[in-house]
Amino acid sequence: MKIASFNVNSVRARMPRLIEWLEEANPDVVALQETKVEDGTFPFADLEPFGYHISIHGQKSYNGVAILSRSPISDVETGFGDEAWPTDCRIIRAVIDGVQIINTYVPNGTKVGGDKWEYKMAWLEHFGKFCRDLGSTSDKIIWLGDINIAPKPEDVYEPERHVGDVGHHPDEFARLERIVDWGWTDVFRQQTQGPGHYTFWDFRLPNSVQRKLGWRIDHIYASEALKSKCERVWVDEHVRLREKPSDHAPILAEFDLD
DNA sequence: ATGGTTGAATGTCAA
Repeated sequence: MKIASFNVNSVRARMPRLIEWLEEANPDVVALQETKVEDGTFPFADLEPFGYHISIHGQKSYNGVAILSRSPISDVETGFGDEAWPTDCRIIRAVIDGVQIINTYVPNGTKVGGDKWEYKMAWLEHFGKFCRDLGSTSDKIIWLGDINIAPKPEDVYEPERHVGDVGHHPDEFARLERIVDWGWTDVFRQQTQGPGHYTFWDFRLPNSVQRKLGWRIDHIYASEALKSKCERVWVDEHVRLREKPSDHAPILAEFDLD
């Protein structure tokens, strides 16, 4: 299974980039974030020629997640499955080829200490509980998406300047660690060490990709059952260099499911 | 410390 995560920053605005990348990468499963479109106006017709099954959980203007899959999708669930978290569209999960896929768009946080920051902290705590309720890490489960946290100094440019900022804050590190403790393995870091491997580059910094001014905030995690089945993980960085790109590039992993 | 850009909207917020 070739599986990818791509924050498209509007699926409608990004459709030319998404289509050309689907054609060249030919992934079996794609987790999209920031689709920014309500379910009734999702551009199914543009993707129809590529033969993907599609499950969506979207809203107007902000957020929105989707799963594209070559194989049939079953057991789709959206949100936390909790009445206390009814509004924003940040989680969709489904079963594909016997693997549970959890696609998340973690809140950005905006500004340390503000309301949206507190929401991010609460969301991460709630997602930790969500993971602990999943069942056994010996089940085949993949969690992927825009995590909005660069967890280690090597995951962000000039880390000494960014420590304590949104995306690289100790309160985020602690909450992500509590999530990962369930039994997740960051499959990119299982294979590749060192700085300079990013998935996001801010639009406001000119030539940020060439200058390596990025953040590794899009992650793919595997349960114990799948961590040894991951053969390769990489970032399609060139997608961020194209015309009218998203500010994120796709991250991909290849799993041998036998 | 601040601003820089993009996408949704067509004000201005979110990122």
